[in-house]
Amino acid sequence: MPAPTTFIQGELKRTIDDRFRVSLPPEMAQAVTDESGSTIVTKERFGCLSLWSAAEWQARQERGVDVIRSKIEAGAMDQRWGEVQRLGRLLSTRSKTVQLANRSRLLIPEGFREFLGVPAGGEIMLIGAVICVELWNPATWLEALTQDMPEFGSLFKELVV
Amino acid sequence: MPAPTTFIQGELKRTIDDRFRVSLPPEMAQAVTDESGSTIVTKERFGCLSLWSAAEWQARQERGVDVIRSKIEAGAMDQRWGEVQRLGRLLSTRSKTVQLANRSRLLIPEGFREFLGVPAGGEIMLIGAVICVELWNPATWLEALTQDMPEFGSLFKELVV
DNA sequence: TTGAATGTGGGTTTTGAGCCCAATACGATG
DNA sequence: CATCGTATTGGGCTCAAAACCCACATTCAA
Repeated sequence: MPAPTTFIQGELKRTIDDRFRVSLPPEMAQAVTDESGSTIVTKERFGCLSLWSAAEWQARQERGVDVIRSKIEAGAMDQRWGEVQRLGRLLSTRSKTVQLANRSRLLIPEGFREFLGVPAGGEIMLIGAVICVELWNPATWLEALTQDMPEFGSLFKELVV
Repeated sequence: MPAPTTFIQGELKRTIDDRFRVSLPPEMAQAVTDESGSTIVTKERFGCLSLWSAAEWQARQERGVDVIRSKIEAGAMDQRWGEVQRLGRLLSTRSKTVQLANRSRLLIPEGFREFLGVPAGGEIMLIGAVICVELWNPATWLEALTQDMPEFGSLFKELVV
């Protein structure tokens, strides 16, 4: 997998327009778009979506998917179709490939809107999470913050040291 | 068995028309149709039907049947004729061969409609589950998701490793 | 044979995504 | 302080696809 090209950072508020479009600041847009112009949207947890450069994401995920594909071809899955089916189902809901209009505006796809839980015209938080960009429902963001913030110190130490 | 030609993916909402027809997006339709134009519909669990390329389905099923046949021949089933018979019954009610109109429109067969539990004019979720396409009653889908999603990580690991 | 119910094949309408452009806000710079 | 460039937002237009609707064919039963 190619190492992330940039360290995505920043926190800002944006509004979703009536057509469920969000404009991303140029740095973020650029960071989550690959050469072919594709971006991956994934459901993270209720109230939070994340954006990834398609190339990077696929590198990560396709490695796994390729393994499964070759196992299927080799017949190694014959006893486990049910599980393959179940995993496939989850893969399908979890992520979707999109293109940003004008290389900067995201249309939140059907199915991800309810998950984010922000109505048309509502506000969201845009968070740079180093390796991806996250879209948060402001209420969920606040919760997560108050809950995670106390751990910041120890987490920082843990990852740095 | 022929390996699946494509990795069926995607999640979308569709409505059933007043005659219990659903139009499938081209990729999905193509993926569940074999050269002779046949598709298999199966009852998966209440609130869920699935679609398979007929050729693949039959290949898979025959393999299972072969196992049973050889067990029968070996005398391993002598005490279990009742069960074999019951299995046979289930196999025949469980699935049905259909043709998609215009290579894309599915008529949900009589007997499968109640099983899906969506009325004419209602909505369904179409899910790509890698090796098949599933039709879900939206309510059931939501339940299944909230239940299965947490297992995603471990399931993924299990199948990939 | 006829009529109702069901399947089938178009047509039309409507919705929404993609694309583009205009108006505004904002910031930087001379 | 004026001006220019860039970012953001809103809206209009177009096209494709989904939903809806109707007309015809087929089947089955009375």
